[in-house]
Amino acid sequence: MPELPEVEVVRLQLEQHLIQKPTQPEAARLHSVQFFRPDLRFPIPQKQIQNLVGKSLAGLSRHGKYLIFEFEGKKVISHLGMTGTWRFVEPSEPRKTHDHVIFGFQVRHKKKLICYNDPRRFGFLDYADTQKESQFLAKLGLDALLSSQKKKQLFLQIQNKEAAIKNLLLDQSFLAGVGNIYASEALFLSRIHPTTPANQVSRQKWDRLCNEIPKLLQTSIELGGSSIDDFHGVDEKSGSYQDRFWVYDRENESCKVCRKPIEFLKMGQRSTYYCARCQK
DNA sequence: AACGAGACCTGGCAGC
DNA sequence: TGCTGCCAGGTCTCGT
Repeated sequence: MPELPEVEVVRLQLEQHLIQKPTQPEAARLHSVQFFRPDLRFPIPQKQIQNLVGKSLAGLSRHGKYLIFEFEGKKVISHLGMTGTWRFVEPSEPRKTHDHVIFGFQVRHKKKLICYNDPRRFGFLDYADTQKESQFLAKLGLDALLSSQKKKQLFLQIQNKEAAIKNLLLDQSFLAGVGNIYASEALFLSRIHPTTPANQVSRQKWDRLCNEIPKLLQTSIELGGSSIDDFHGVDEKSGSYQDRFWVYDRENESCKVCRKPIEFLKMGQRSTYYCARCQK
């Protein structure tokens, strides 16, 4: 579910409520943590996270699809997997199925609780400090939302890659943040056929792709992300980018540019959608 | 080294 | 109604 735009929407919403700014002169402090199971996809580093109680939340950042809570030099890293969500909850509120973790923050005199829910438990939490960087963050490539200039320099690297361009876009160690939906969408907008070997993408098309990716992601962020089935922001509102999909999940519907039916293909066991006339 | 397949989970839906 | 099988936004691990 959550690709870069969905994670960024969550980050912006949490930031609005929890991070110090002129209208909120005091930083939120971690007040309590509750774990309802010892593991998600991986064991939760419960002890290290528990030790952060009392520390102030200095910032919330994001790299690719990873959300990073920054506590005085220490970090809690959250990945939402396919079905993970963070939402604000009330202390009295009954727990829902698959609520796994609750962080309580003290923001001036108020308490704010955020709850991590994840039916499939493909998501996970990690901990990092100055002694030990997160193994997950260490592997990531450039953030896909960054200026296109830096990404254009990756053109040299793709000269060695025979993998299909769509599979390369999904490789988080190459470019961090693009997932299965936005890979199909970005290739459509750049007129590149998804099976094209990366080293056969022209300089011109590559530059175009580098320009389209951040534009596409930014547009989606502004619309609150894409909500399929269960994604929602921390306020439980759904995003609406799914209403604008050019090709994703539109097999046999007509291309919005040339009217030819959108085609479907499995690539690396992932659904892939494209227009055979527009994408060469 | 690079790539692909399988694994990890649950829930929703189509088809019978 | 209820069972079965298939599908899903991700990514780690293992085999070739």
